[in-house]
Amino acid sequence: MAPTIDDVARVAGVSRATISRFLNGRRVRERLAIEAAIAKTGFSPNHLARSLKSGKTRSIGVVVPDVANPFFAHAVRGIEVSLREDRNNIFLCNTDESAARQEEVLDSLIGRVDAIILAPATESTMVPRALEVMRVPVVLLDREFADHSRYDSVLVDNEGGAAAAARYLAQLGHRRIAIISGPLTATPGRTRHDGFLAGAEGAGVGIRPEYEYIGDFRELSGYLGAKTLIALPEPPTALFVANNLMAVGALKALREARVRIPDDLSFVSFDELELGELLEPTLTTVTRPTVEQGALAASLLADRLRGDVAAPRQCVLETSLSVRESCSPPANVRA
Amino acid sequence: MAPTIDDVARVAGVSRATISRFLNGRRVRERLAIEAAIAKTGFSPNHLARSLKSGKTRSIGVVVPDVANPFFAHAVRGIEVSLREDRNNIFLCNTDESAARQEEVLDSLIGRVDAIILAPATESTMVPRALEVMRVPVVLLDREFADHSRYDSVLVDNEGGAAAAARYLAQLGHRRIAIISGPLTATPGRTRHDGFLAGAEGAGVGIRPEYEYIGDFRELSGYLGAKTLIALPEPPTALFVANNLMAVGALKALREARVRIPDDLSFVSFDELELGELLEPTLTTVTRPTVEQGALAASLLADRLRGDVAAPRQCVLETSLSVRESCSPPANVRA
DNA sequence: TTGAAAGCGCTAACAT
DNA sequence: ATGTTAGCGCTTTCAA
Repeated sequence: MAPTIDDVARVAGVSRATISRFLNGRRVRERLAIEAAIAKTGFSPNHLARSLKSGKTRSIGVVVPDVANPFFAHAVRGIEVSLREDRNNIFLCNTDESAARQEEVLDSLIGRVDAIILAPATESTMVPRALEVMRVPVVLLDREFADHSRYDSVLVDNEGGAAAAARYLAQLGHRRIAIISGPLTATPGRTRHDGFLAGAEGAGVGIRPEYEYIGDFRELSGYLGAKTLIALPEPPTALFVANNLMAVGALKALREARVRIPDDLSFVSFDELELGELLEPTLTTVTRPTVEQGALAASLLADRLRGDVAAPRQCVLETSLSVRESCSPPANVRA
Repeated sequence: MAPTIDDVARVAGVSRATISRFLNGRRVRERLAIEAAIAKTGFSPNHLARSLKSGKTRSIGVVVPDVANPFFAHAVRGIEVSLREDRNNIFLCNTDESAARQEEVLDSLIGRVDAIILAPATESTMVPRALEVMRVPVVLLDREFADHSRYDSVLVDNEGGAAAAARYLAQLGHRRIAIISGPLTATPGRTRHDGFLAGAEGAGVGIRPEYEYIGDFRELSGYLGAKTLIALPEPPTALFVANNLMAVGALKALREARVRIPDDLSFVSFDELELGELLEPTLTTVTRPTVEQGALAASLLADRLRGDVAAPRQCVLETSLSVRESCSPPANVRA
């Protein structure tokens, strides 16, 4: 159907091997004839056959929970820029924060990629079977498996960032501090939760159990969490939301309930919102280098692809608290 | 290296063909032995070899200018949901609004996918070579080629939506109306531009040339466009921005310049902003069914995959003007 | 139902 | 520099 290397060989009057050499950039005598034959036949090499033979696909898989999340969008951008130099192409796959979906996606990547950058949906001990089967380099992005010794990873200091947020709220005088956490089964969910509680504790403020709401990093759960928390008999005076998407949901709930920020409730969240600077008030957030985090993951991967066989490396990037307008002392302290 | 079908055959004590049949769901006698052999060897079929032989990849390529754009993020979600039923997996690729990048991406997809959903970076007459070479079904999403007769496409009524926005502004009394347009070389850029001008014209308002700014659908160009327009000796009293990302940029510029919306400037844009309802004022926008647009593209593709060979279909979905708070009569009319 | 054998399109020895 | 040949891992006739 589609022209093959043999068709080109026939037209050019040389052997198949010569065409192959030409295609792979080696010097050949009949270059012009071959170029003409390729143009005439409309030939284009079959990637599948090429990969099957060579064992290299020149592709890498990037598997994330949600490409539309600004953090992952930025990280993917960092990966692309960093990987483009090597003429590797990228297959981007969504898992929707679902371990089952992730399993399917990884299975579909078996044999089709030379390496994987993965932000696991959950921190389960069970490393996905596909990852074992593939035997390709893997770099974990932003999240790990419970057994975190096997692969390279690029994380951020979630504990530190969340703790800084907690201390900041405590220092403003808040005592009734709430948290909308991500799933404790995923690295950022667990570590931000633990870091926040530890930070509050260290500042002499305990987080009451009823002030902890566990979401799933998606917008709706932030909405529900905020609704729940502000409906409490004694509502919190400050709220920390563990990621950007849940922060959006929470903000919508607060808006609906006419809760004023920061007058009625101080608000801090982890990760920037895309439109954060356009909101009133501007949001105090824990931030981190997003594009760089992706680029670093790509660069670790590039090392592996070059055959680096050192022990797995774990990189942890700094986070920082960007203080803006969404926090103030609680009403009783202001009064 | 990795176990192959022959390894399984040896362990199970049957022929390679029997294993293949088993894998493809046919009845075989030694089923249990084969299952045991597969488990023991850790075998997983090689997709490459399978596809090379069968000519089917069970994958489809989705190529968009920017996965992080909320519109495309939604559309991709619609595609995924719609395609998941058929156990097709999706390779998502970014072109960064660049025709050159698009060419690379499409090349990399040759032979690796059974079909393509593409939102072309530009409306060029030159259909990318890779698309010809592949000979797979193609559905165009939201954008066409200049020669728009060849492929199925799912568009929206950009002219109508933009015209409605123009009429609305004119009816409010605006006479100095500006537009930040997308690239006129891409379908939505051109059609929204033309529709807006036609709509204004129809309402008896001409758009002065200096009130037209051509951007590239990305945030920075919206920022620059707004900066430029408000610096005019006689600045506009109303602004239409042709997509969501440029609207973000424009809003940032207006915020910086302390231009109040709608008091100093009425603001309408095309496509929702993810956080639109959290902004003050809420934004009047031209909207359309985003997830549905993706789902429809996927469904046209599914028809083709099933062997439907009818003439190319062009679907055009409705747009509508969601009037919210960002527009008011101009100051001179209010006074 | 099963096995033997051919071959998908390409690359990479090996020999010339 | 070029041609010959084997074979990557699988599916699919064709006979048995």
